[in-house]
Amino acid sequence: MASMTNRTYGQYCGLSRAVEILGERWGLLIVRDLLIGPKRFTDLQRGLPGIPSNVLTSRLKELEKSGVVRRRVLPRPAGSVVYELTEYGSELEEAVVCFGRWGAKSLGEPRPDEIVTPDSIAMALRSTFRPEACQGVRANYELRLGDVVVHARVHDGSIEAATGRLPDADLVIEAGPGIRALMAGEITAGQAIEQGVARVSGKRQLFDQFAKIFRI
Amino acid sequence: MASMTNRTYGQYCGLSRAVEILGERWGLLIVRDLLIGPKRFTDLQRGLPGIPSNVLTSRLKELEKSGVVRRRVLPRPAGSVVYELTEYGSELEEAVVCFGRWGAKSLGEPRPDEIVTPDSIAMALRSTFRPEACQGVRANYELRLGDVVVHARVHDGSIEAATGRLPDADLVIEAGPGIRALMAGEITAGQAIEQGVARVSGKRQLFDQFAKIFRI
DNA sequence: CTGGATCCCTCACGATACTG
DNA sequence: CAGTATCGTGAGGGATCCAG
Repeated sequence: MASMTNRTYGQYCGLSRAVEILGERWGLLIVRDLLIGPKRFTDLQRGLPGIPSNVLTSRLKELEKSGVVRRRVLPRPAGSVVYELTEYGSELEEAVVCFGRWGAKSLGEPRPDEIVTPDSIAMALRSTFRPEACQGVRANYELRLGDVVVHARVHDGSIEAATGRLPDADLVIEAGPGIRALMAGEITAGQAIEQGVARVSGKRQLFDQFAKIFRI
Repeated sequence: MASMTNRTYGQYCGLSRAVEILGERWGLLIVRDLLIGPKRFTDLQRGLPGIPSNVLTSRLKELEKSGVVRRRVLPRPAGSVVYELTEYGSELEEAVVCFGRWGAKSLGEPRPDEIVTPDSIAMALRSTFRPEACQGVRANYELRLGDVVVHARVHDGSIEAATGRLPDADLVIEAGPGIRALMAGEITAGQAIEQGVARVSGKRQLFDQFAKIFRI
């Protein structure tokens, strides 16, 4: 193994290549946040609690060199710098969703110092989405967890999930981390409301739908 | 961020959990090899060129503690130790396949010191398999690349791919790394044979099928 | 304020040798 | 065969500083 210098695996294999590109620490989480939309350096930092700025800089440069991320200066008058996924980078969505779905199975309760970010929740909605559970369904949800607000537009087997409010939502759900128990099927929609895990406003029966559509 | 000691990400998020468990160096490649089947310590070493034995030991212990891998002593007279995936670990197949498929897109030509392992090729067949391209098809392939021999049983939209020979194969393909060009659609099945990229024996028209079924 | 650059320190990884 | 022991290096963590 002459030169294992640049962190390769010495194998002619697709998975090895993927891990060489995205296996460094924080790499996949950066991609997760960019899958939600383009972001500025500082916004990425906010979504990745504790990442050292030099590490974020390195990752972005590496991902740019690998063709996953593109650095772009917005036209005047904005003039600011944003990072966004290339076409190639966007093709990671399926893998990130798969991987996140697997990890969600053993999520359990939040650990003491753990935080919740808007992007991770939006991606969680994409991960847990079950197209087969909403054929012919059309529903717009706004989901609030603490001060994190995300939304999902469900439309006949497809979904768009993103951060922020949704003024024309059919149902607004206010909940805490306990919402996981609902999505894991450990409690029913009715119990979630009775136990104070969630409060809803809007078309109530869409909450039962929600529990069917988003499923760990 | 009080204690980021044990390599966590401080986020209540499925993807973060997955990366905490599998994001360490060599982790996913170990899982890839175990997805093909249970393996002994030394066999894992052989499939992971250059992995230090102490690192392999650490990974296996961590993965065992995470519930992904199980260490098992075979009953007498064998008495040897094997590592295998738990049910939970086996559920990683979809994610590994997705991830490997993404990485295969930018595989290019093999780098100088890169090797090919049986397990990685078997997993590559699972990654590139397109169920929609073989409805009603039944075919058994044996694929040889150098001294690496794997096989695939394709049966009406499903596949079993593993290492080793397949005595009742309908078609035996002998090829080099150039086979990637065929699977990437850069050349046709006919050209692959003309250019000496591949030699086949058996039912020739199944080779055209092969190029349709396994696709990067 | 944004978008980093620089420093120091620690620990995970890589290489090698050795053992029951 | 299936690991342990030891040691050197470099990537990552964390704080601070700086230009536009």
